[in-house]
Amino acid sequence: MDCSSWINTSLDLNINPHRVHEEVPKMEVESKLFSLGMTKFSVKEESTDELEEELKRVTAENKKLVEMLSVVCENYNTLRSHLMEYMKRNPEKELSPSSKKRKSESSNNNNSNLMGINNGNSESSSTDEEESCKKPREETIKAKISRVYVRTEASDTGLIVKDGYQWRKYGQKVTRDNPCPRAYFKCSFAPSCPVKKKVQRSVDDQSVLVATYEGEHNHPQPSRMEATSGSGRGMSQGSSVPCSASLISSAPTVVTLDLTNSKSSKGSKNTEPRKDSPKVPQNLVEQMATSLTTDPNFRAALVAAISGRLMHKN
DNA sequence: CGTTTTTGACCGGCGC
DNA sequence: GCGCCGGTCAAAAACG
Repeated sequence: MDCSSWINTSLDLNINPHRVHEEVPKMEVESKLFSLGMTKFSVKEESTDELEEELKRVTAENKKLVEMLSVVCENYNTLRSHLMEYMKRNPEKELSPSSKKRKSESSNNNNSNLMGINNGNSESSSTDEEESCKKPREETIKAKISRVYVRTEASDTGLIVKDGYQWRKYGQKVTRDNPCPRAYFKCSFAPSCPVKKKVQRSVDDQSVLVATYEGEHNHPQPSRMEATSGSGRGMSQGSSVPCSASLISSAPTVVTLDLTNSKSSKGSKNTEPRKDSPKVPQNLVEQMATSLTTDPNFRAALVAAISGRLMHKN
């Protein structure tokens, strides 16, 4: 109940390095605030000036962040309109005839598929813009299909994709077009949750796992901490305090298909997520930020994390 | 001992 | 109609 406890609502979001202005690294501010809070009773009035100063700086920073956010949103809208234009010009790509399931699937594999791209985010941002930007067609109606590429350690031979949910493996099969076995998972909340996923190593790059999701979860993520695609077998849901760190801990390894890259780089091979990207392209960063900030699930998780923090401290 | 994973069998859709 | 193929089932094995 002491006021030192509720100040720090940090989500460990690693808001980060070469960011806006180096004058006030966020963590520094936080730690200052925190320590000020801790030493509150001993420091007294002389600290209020400092506090006000910090407050001003934080406010200014906040303002700048808001501006950045709006810029990012604008960029996103621009990109989206470009994409819509592109999809209009190439309608047959995404409207693959529903009769040829197998053909279309195998071709999707080689060709960073538009549907997969679109739905790649659907796992996390399934709501608002989908209705507007994608017209529901026959094959997408029955179950949302999204594809996610995940880079793994070269030594890692398992078919485990960490995505925050618990999965139960119900089958494995070697398919014709890929010597690596394909694993079939059901959400561990089945049958109440109809989601399934298939995980298979990429033919081209065996260190890349291709996870194909079918359907949407009708429940929140049980626990991000131990969601290791079936290996985390605890009945841990409900007990966990939302773990904000995992929001980023899983992020770097999961690579959803990138709309802009696949579209804009015309001559180059844009079919696979590339492993070695020593520096992350700026637009990719912005895109990721945008998808996070516009993602209702992320917001919900954020709210839960914050309230979890507050509850925990109290 | 209960739960999860493994794996061969089975089923249904599709192409020929 | 037949064979191929992907997906699912379910008994057995493995695991904690």
